[in-house]
Amino acid sequence: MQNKNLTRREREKLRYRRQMLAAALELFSEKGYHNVSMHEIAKRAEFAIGTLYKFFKNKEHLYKALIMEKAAEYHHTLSGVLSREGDVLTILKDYISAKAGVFADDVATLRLYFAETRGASFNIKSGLDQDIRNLYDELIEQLASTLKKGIRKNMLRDLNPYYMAVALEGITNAFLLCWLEDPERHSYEANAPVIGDMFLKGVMAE
Amino acid sequence: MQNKNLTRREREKLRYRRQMLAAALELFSEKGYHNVSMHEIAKRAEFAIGTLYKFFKNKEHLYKALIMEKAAEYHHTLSGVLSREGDVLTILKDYISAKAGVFADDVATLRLYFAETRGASFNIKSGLDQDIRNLYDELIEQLASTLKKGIRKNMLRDLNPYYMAVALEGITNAFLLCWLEDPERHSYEANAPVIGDMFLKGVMAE
Amino acid sequence: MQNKNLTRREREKLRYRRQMLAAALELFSEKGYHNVSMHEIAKRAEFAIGTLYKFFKNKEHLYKALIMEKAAEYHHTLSGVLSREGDVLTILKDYISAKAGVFADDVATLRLYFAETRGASFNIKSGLDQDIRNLYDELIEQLASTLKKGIRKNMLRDLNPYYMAVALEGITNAFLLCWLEDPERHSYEANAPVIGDMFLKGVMAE
Amino acid sequence: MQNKNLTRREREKLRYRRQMLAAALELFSEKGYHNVSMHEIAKRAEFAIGTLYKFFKNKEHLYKALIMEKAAEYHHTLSGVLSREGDVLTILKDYISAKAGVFADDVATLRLYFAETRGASFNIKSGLDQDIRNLYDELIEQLASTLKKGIRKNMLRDLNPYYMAVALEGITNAFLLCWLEDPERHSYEANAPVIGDMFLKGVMAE
DNA sequence: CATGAATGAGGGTTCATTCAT
DNA sequence: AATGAATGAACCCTCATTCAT
Repeated sequence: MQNKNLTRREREKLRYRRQMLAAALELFSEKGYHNVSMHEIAKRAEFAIGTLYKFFKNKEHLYKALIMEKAAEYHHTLSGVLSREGDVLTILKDYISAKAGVFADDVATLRLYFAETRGASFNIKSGLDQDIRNLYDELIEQLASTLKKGIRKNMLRDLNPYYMAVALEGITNAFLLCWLEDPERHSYEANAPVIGDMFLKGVMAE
Repeated sequence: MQNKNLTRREREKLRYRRQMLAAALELFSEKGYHNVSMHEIAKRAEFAIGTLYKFFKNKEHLYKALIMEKAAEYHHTLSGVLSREGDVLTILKDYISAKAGVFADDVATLRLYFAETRGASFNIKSGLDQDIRNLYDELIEQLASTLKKGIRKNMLRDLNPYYMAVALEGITNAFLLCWLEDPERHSYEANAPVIGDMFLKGVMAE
Repeated sequence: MQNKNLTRREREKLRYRRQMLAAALELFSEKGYHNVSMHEIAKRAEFAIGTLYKFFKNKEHLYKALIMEKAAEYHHTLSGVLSREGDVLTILKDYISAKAGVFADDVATLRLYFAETRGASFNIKSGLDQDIRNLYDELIEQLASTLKKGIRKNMLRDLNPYYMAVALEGITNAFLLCWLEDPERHSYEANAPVIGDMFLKGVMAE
Repeated sequence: MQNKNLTRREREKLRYRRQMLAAALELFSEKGYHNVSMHEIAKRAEFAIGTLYKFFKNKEHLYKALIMEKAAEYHHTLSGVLSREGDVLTILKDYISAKAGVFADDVATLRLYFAETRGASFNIKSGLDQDIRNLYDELIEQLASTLKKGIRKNMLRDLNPYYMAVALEGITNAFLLCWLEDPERHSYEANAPVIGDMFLKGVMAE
C-alpha cells in the first residue's frame, strides 16, 4: 500500500529501514535500551554504523521510530475492532481476543510495549513518552466510548466508563505479563475467555 | 524503634545510608537507572563519591538495596492485611485500600516498583530481578490463597484463584498508574471503592 | 618486507599500531606500568583514547603485546646466532656480541626486558608472565644445548650445561645493567670481549 | 642493642614500626608495590590506617623505609664477610655462601631486592632509587677492592676488578633468581660451590 | 551514497591521604 | 595518641556520534 508509486531506490530504502528497525527491536527487547549499542544494532542489521545514522538521527530517534511504528500498528488493529458495528459485549470480547492476537507472534514488541506504557522506560529522554501516551490515551478513550454506548443501552452498569476502560486494560495487561513471563504455563489466548468473563461479570448490568 | 541499642555512630551511619538511598530513589525514579551516575547520587546526597562506595559496593548493589528495602516494606504491609482474620470481602477491600496507602506519599517508589515488577527493567544485570520477583510472587500467592478461602466459603465464584489474584493486581496497578500520571485527576484512594466494586462484582458468587 | 601485499589502509593501521607501541614503550620504560595511564599513552602517540582501545583491548593487552613483540625480536636474533654451524667458542662469543647489539639502540626495551625476566614485575596480572618466561626459558635451553655440544667435544668442562647457561646469562645481564645505568662509563659492547674471556676461561676445558 | 636506653613507650613504638614493616614486606613481596593498598597493610599489621600514617608520611616513605632497612642488613652482613682478614679465595667463597644465607630464610626480601636492584621498580617515584643504588655500589666497590688484593697477590688474573665484581654479582644473582623461581629444583646453597668454581676458574691466575 | 576509523565526553570505581573524635 | 570515616583526584574503559574516503 505505502509502497505504491515509489521508485526502486525508495523501496529499497524502506526495506533497509525495516531491517534496521527489526534488528533494533530484537536487541532492545532482549537487553533493554541502555544495554544495546548502536554498533550492535548496525551489525545485527548488517549495515555500517554510518548508514544507520543516515536513517536515524541518533539512538533516541531510532528508538522512538521503532516504538511509534509498533504503537501505530497496535493502535490501528485494536481501533479497528472497537469501531465495528454491533453488540457491545461482542465487541469487548473481540477486543480482548484481538489484543492477544496482536502480540501472539511478537513477544519482542510486547516487552517494549510494557517498558513504555508502564512508564518504566523513564523518559529515555522525555518527549518520546508523550507521543506514545497520546496514542495510548486515544485508544483508552475509544474503549471508554464503546463502554459508554453499553451503558446507554443498559447493558453495562452505570460506572465511570473511563475507569472501566482502565480496569479492562489493567486486567488484560496483567495476563499478557503472565504470559510473557512464562508462555508455557499461562496462555493469554486460552485465558481470554476467563478474562472477559471476569471483567464483564464485574461491569454488566444485571 | 530500630534505632534502639545503637551507638551514636551506628545511628549516624543509618541516617547516612537513608540519605543516600533517598537521593538515589529520587534520581532513579526521575531518570531511570542508566541515566543516573554515581557521582550524581553522591552529589544529591551531599557525600563524596568514595563515601557512597563505602556504603554500597557498587551501583548495582545500591540499586538492589533500594529496591529490596522498599519491596520488603510494601510486602510486609500488604502481607499483614492479607493475613488478618475475618470476612474475605472485607480483607479484599482492605487490601485495595492498603495498596493505596503504601504508595500514597511515595510516588518515586511507585515508579520504581512498576519498573521492576513489570519486568521492564530488563534485568539491570540479572540476579536482582529474581529476588524481587520472588517477593512479588509470594504476595500473589498469598492473595490467591485468600481468594481460595472465599471460594471455599462460596462467597466467590469458582474461578482459578491465581488468575483472580492476577486480575486484581492488574486492576489496582492500572489505577495506580493513572494516579501516577496525573495525581490531580485520578485519585487512587478516592477510587479504591470503585475498583473494589468492579472487581468484587466480577468474582463474587451470586 | 612485512608490508607486502597489504592495502594502504592495512599498512596505515600497522603504522598506527607501531606508533602506539612506541609511545607505550617510552612511557612504560620511563615510569613503569602502573605509573602510566592509558590517556597518557594515547596523548603521547597522538591518538584519541578510543582509538587506542580499538587497537588494544585494554591496558594489559597493550602491555603484553609490547613485551611479546620485543621478546620475539630478541629471541629470534639470539636464537639465530645459537643455531649457526661452527666452533662452539665462536658461537658463544658471537652470542655475547649479539646480545649487545640487540639492545644497543633500544635502552627502553632493555629496561622492560629486565622488569619482566627478573620477575620483578610481579605478574602485572598473571598470564603475561608465563608467556615471556617460556620464551626466555626456551633461549636458555638452546644456550644450554650449545654448551652441551662444547662439552661433548671436550672443549668445555663437564659442568651442568643448564647452570653454565644461567651463569652466562647472569654475567651478560649484569654488564647490560651496568651499561643501562651509566652508558657513558660502561659500554657493554666494548666489554663484550672481557665478559667472554672471563666466562670462557671459567668453563673451558684445559 | 638499639633498644638500650629507651623508654617503654619508645620501645613499643619501635615494635609497632617493625610490625608494620613486616606486614608491608609480606604484601609488597607477594603482589608488588602498586597492587598493595595502604589499607591492606594497616589491616595485616593490625593497626588503624591513621596509625600507619603516623609512622610513615606516605606510601612511598613506607616503601623506602622498608627497602633501606633490609638493604642495610644485607649490606652489613656481606660487608662483614668481605672485611675479614685472610685468603682472598676463602673470602670469596665465604661471600658467595653468605649471600645464600642472607636470603635463605627471607624470600620476600629477595623478591624486593631484585625488584629494586634490577631497576625494575621503575623509580617508584625516584629519589629512592639513588639511596639503594649507593648502598649497592658501595658493596660492589668493597668486593672490587677484595678482588684487587687478589690481583696484587697474583692469585687472580689482572682484569678490571670492578668488572670482575660485576660478573660475580651477575652470576650469584642469576642463581638466586633460579632458586627464587623454583626453590625445589635449584638450591642456591647446594650450587654455591659450582658458582664459586666457575667464577674462580674464570678469574684465577694459572 | 555507504562506510567504518577516529573521536572524546562521561561513567563506574579505587585508594592515598586527612582530620575530627 | 590512636582511630577510621570521609574525601575526591585519577584511573580504566565504553559508546554515541562524526566525517574523510
